[in-house]
Amino acid sequence: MGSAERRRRESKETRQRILDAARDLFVRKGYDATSMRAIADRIEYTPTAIYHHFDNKEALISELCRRDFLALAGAFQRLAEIQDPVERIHRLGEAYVEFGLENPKHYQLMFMAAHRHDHSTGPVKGDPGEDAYAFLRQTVAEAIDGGRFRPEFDDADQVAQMLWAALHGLISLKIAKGEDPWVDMEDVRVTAARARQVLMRGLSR
Amino acid sequence: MGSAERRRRESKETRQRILDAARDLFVRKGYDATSMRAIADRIEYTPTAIYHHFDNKEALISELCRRDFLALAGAFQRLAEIQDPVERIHRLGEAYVEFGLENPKHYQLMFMAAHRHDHSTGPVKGDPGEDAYAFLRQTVAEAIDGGRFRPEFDDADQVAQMLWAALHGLISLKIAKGEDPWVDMEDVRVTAARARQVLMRGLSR
DNA sequence: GACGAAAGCTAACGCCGTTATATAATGTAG
DNA sequence: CTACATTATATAACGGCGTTAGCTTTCGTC
Repeated sequence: MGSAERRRRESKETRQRILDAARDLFVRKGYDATSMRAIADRIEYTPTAIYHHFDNKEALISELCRRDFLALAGAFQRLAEIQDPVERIHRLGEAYVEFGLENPKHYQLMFMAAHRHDHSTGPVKGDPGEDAYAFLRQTVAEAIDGGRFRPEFDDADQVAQMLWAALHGLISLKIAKGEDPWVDMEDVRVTAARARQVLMRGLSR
Repeated sequence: MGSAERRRRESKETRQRILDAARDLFVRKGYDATSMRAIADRIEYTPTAIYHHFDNKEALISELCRRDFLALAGAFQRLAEIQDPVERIHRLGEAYVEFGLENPKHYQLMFMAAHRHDHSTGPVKGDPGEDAYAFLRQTVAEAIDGGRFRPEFDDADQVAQMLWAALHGLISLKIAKGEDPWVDMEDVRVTAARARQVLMRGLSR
């Protein structure tokens, strides 16, 4: 009978409800400000119940990040059809900045915190379909192979990290310091577009 | 008699000892992993004593950051003698990367966390001698005024943030993801030097 | 019908930041 | 010289945290 399967399904649903509640609270209040008790309350369980589905609080954020990394890689994959690698780099950057500014809390958890994500079950490292960085690096490699950059820029990892960091820097400064009157960070989208333009010009033959 | 002054001096010394202990623990274990009790233990006080010198834990990090921002501005100021603004931008970048990689925990607290620092008592915002960002922006403005950049790059804030973000991105990715096998971030100094070169080439006439 | 696994519960442990309150030291005003 | 005010410390506690030990309930399986 399918009742065993029903239980497995129910367990999976509970697991999902925990993740949904955690995601919502993490995104709205931040990781530290969200307690296991609050997550449990949200779905009308006791905190201990969560521990039947996840090892600990860290495992919650880890699973959420795993899925977000996959989603980002998926968004990138949709740009795979763009033939020209230089154009593709531009569009990747645009998509990345958009993702970061639209989902600042997700972004913070994914790129500004220092929890290693687990590669044993996660997206396949190095597979451009599941690993956004691998996709960027591959696109950069295509541009290099196509002779689009000056010959001294022949290291795909180095160039990919340069491009990534330039945009990550803008996004993360906006998130961390955007409300601080110290620095006026308006128009990050515009600055990012300019930065892409400057970088590509600097790299090009 | 000078006894009142003696007490004021002793209080200041206690305050300083609290800050020293807090800095050491924050840098070694991180902000969240450092408890007020641990700071108090270190200097053989009870936790409550700290609250006579600082409002709360946040005030400790805030004061430490204030001083670090001033120190960074001071380090920048030492490059003020460089006449050529483009050369000065390069050296500022080099100094900034060096600071970030040498003091990753300080860097994390200063640039990767989202606590607004207090400008009422802190470094004077906009004064290049006390505000590292203002110094960078001013140098960029000099380069613009000297006609060193293409005419479309005429916004000093935009260009300054572009340059800053490119290096901040590399440093902060190294700090957050440097131990993650996902991305191989070796040679950040080299990549940063390359990035400066690419950016300046892209900006230049 | 007994058994065992799964999934929930209550209660508690040892932390945390912070505060109410007490106390001792010491400078100051009458 | 004494009374008071201020300062700097201490003790004890509050409410909250992540987590765990141990119990109960549910429910499929032998």
